[in-house]
Amino acid sequence: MKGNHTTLKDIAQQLGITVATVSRALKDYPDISPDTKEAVLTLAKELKYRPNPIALNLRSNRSHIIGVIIPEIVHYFFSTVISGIMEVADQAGYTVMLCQTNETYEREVREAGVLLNSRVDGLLVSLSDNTQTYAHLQEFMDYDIPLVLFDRVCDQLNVSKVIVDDYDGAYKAVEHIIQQDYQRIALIRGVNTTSITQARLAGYLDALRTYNIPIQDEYICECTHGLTFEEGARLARHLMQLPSPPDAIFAVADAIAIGALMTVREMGLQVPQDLAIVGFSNWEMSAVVTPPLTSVNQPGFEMGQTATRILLEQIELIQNKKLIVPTTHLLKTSLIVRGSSVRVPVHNL
Amino acid sequence: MKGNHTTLKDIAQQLGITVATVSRALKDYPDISPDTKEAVLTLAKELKYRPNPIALNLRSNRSHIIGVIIPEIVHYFFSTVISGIMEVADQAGYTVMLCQTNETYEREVREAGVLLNSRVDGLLVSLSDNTQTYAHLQEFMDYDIPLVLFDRVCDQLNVSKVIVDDYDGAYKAVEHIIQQDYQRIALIRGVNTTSITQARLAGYLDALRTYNIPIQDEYICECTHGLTFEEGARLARHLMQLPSPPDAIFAVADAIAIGALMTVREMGLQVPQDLAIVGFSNWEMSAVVTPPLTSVNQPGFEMGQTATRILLEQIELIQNKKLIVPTTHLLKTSLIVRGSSVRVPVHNL
DNA sequence: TTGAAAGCGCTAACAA
DNA sequence: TTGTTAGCGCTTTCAA
Repeated sequence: MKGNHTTLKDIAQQLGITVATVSRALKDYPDISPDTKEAVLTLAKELKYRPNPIALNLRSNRSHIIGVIIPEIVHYFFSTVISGIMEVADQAGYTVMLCQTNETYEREVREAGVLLNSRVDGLLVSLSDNTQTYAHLQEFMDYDIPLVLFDRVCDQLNVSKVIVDDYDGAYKAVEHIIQQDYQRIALIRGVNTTSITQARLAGYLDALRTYNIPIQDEYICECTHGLTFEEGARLARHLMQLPSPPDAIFAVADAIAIGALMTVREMGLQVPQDLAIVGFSNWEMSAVVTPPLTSVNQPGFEMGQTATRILLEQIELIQNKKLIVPTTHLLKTSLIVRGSSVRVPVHNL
Repeated sequence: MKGNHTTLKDIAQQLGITVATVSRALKDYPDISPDTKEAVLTLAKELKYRPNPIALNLRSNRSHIIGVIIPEIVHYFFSTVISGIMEVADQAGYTVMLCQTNETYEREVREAGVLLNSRVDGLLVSLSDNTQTYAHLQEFMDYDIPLVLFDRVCDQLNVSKVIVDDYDGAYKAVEHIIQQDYQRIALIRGVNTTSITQARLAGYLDALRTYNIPIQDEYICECTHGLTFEEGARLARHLMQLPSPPDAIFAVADAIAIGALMTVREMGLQVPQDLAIVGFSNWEMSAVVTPPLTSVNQPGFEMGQTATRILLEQIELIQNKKLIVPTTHLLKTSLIVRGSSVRVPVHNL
């Protein structure tokens, strides 16, 4: 039961010197006598002195906390991101304060308030699905608190963003399908308006062009009712009933791919043999997998690391009264071939 | 670009009074004139005053941070636990500082050091697999920092613990199998020495006794080489080759159940029909599932909540110089019937 | 080479 | 009813 931590004062008193001297000795100041320095150092070690971060923070007017707002922790993708964030933050001596919104705007606003009260030095946010207005985040910018968006970003905020390179991922996925000797590759895409869909469509088209595969309009279908399981099923059925059905389906979302997979199986088709199905997903690797044993890997860990690095840089810039220039970082996806079975995440079944 | 937060001083200066008065007005002190109080309150609102938690913490010599050490974040069970921890911590005005050990003792020691330096007010720990010595945790107790172990606990530390009720879970699982009309229920268990295995064995035996089902020694096998996939496969094969093979297998770990599942399938048996297989797991629901559509649910979320509540209580006790009496909390498992397919977590295949 | 003093933002005992 | 003062642990000028 000793309870309390050693302070500079404790050391100073025992040595009959002032705290200022102790502080300097501990920090290797130039003009400090070797004797006192050594005395301080040894006593500090003996008493297990640890500088009190709270006092440091009070002086520097920093918290050394970075806030993180995500839709959900219990999610493979996000927990990967958290790992990445923590690794970088830890190394830089920062604490991570985690909040989850459960995918609601209200919680997002509330958690942002909590984080602002807690004086976070910076903020990492992946927006909730139904967030349409951004005053709660704008507020951080008003206080000169750096903000970086990742994965679920928006155009309305002029801040740095980290997202996966959708074009690149789609291109690689389709290229891989082609290299597995599938020729008639269909696309199930989202509605035109979203930039994600646009990029993935472009990747699909360019891959076909590169390999001189004719683009067939009837092979490109659009999900009119969201990127859902049901839409995947409906469009896969449609595709397979064409006079000349495709031998591969590339879906811009994992749910679609799973829906398509179920459907074609019901139709009595063997998936790696008769038909390839690849889904593109931000979320879990295992969700995207499908056809001839491949997956498009979205590196959540890397995303967390990158976003945090950018944020920490910006925190430094702000400290030095320098200007932040927002940028958008596109993370490349990597294609990983693995396993021998068709993998579908159990929670989606 | 205003940058700085409003302080009591700002308000005091603008109103021509002292910070002390402002502080009191804000805290609804008894003797404070209605006029000044209102003036302070309105100005505070106008300037968006938020008390600086760091200053508060410095005074109170508390950090309002609780440390959490877990083997892995990217894990369904632990991310659930984290959710539970954060919910309770948030509500109580605490920040959670998360560390992962990646299942190594060295990391665990290191992270404990980081947390001690950060002056956490309390610590929640789920031990890494190969942690055998506990000096790094004992140190917290020396500083009177409350410590609560959860899920992966040890006997050597005299602190509060939160674990699932293994006896109860095993009993319920076996009872469920019986209620599905399986009669010859085998057990694949761990070695005698671990308390977990003992409890699960007891649950199995008691369930059989309750329902007057004879206990047959040849139906009880022991994993001699760890609770692994391979052992599950080996023992399942052994069981099914008995003169009178079982019609159900209860395994004390998920990996065992999965190994058994694979094996009996290879042997041409249909799993829900010919044979039931249930695995007991601390980890993910989906891993335990198996036979006639059931799962033993281990409430990670609840475990996180419970552990945090206990910790916060102990932090209060310590503040008031009261004694902490360590207790062990057994969480009941609940049996959840759901879905219609055999579910196995994809990462384990 | 060291000490004294101020200050980071806030609270609380003591005075007035 | 309000002001003054001291102090939480630490750093950093300014003096000595």
